[in-house]
Amino acid sequence: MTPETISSPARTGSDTIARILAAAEALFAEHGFDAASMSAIAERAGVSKANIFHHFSSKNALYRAVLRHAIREVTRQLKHMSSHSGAVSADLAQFARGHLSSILEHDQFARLMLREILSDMPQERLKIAQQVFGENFSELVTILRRGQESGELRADVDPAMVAIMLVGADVFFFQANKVFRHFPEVNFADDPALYSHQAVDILLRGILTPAAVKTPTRAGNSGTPSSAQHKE
Amino acid sequence: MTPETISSPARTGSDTIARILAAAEALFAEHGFDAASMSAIAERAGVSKANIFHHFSSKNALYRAVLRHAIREVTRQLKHMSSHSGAVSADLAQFARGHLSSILEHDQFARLMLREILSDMPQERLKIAQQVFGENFSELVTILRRGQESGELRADVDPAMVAIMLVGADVFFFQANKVFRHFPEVNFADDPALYSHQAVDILLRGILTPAAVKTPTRAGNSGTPSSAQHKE
DNA sequence: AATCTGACTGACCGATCGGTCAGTCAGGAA
DNA sequence: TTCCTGACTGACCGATCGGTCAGTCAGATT
Repeated sequence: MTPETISSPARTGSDTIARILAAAEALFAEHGFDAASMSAIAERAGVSKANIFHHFSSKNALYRAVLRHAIREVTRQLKHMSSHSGAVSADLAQFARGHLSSILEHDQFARLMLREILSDMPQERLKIAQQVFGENFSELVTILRRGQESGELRADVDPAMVAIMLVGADVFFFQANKVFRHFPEVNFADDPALYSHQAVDILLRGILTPAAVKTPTRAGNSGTPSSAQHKE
Repeated sequence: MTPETISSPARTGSDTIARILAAAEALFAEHGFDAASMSAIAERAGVSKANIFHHFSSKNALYRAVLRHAIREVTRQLKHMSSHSGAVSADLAQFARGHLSSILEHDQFARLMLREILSDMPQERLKIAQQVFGENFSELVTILRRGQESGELRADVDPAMVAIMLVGADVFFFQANKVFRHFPEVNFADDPALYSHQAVDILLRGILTPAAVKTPTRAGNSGTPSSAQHKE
């Protein structure tokens, strides 16, 4: 019994490992790594706690396996929905819709990743987060760069900045929904399609009235001369 | 002058509570509620574990006290920086800058709130989150509504939607910074002032080239089959 | 002086934590 | 049949968890 990297392919008809992974993903996402106990995972998976340690060498190994498994599922689906038509505005809208619905569909995985980010990741997991996040990000930046080259988009905006704002809007919708959904001003809490449509519309056209749009004020702070430097 | 002045000032026990709260806030923010042990908090605060239970009836009570204390500090500072000048675009820029630097300054509290949101809050804490978040949100919506009434802003955009995007951009900058800071496309990771300035600029003017901006197509599909031609 | 009060502590509690171990059991190979 | 392998389990381990308790001590009150 060598307790070292026991992860054999599920040759037998037993779906034990899959059930363990599913239970662990759910509990890790719901309560976090520390608060999710191996006993609770075992009970939810319908196996004994010792059985989990038979398939996974430690709680950390189980957690890593959960991350790996979830990432494989997400990236597999991600390949499906990347098809750039031609008009950048259309691609952008399609990306926003797909990205947000992908987050909402894999809400357990999304919560897992957000919990990761809030903790001090041991660099090994930081790479995982950067990989998952970076795939969406690079694709989005590519779309935006293409729009700039074709002249459809302003050349004086940072594509990375726009990408962050769009991805951030989706992530924020997901994680803060239950906070702002009861605000009287909010009417899009139950309509992610409406949300992403409005987000793209604002990003594309801005919120100023067309007549009031001026030429770019380059890198100048309009008004307040206070430096507003923040320490550390 | 005399070295005993350091250890002696514990006359009134009130200093102890402050040290406990500070240690608890730091550890709760860093590791989460469950992973932060009372022993660790006691050690960091320089008191015995039993002493914490003398001042706080339970771990949950301590956590609630930490939230209450942090909220009081944040809201106290929030009152300082609300001064609407006149131009909506200037107010928006000022708000974005102040909001982001406020998050970065109280990063422990921000992490605490984000952890809260990711868990199933017991409604009592949900109200706290809604209160803290709602104060910024309402102020921002007010600014935007005023801009619409004055005609400076488009009337066909949802002020709540814009507010969510701006707040979400700030929150996302805070929480995802260490993930996207190593992306080659990103150059604003260390410059929150640049970030908020660019965010407001994009929200105000959009990313389309001014020539390509059309009149608002109400509720219609934005999939422009035309354009994409090289113009300038 | 005697008394009281409250901040404070070391030792301790039962429960639960992650993890181990000896062993049971089914099925494939010999 | 016998043997072996690997999935699987109940019982158990030391460590740590949140929380308790008897008691010490300083300072204010009487």
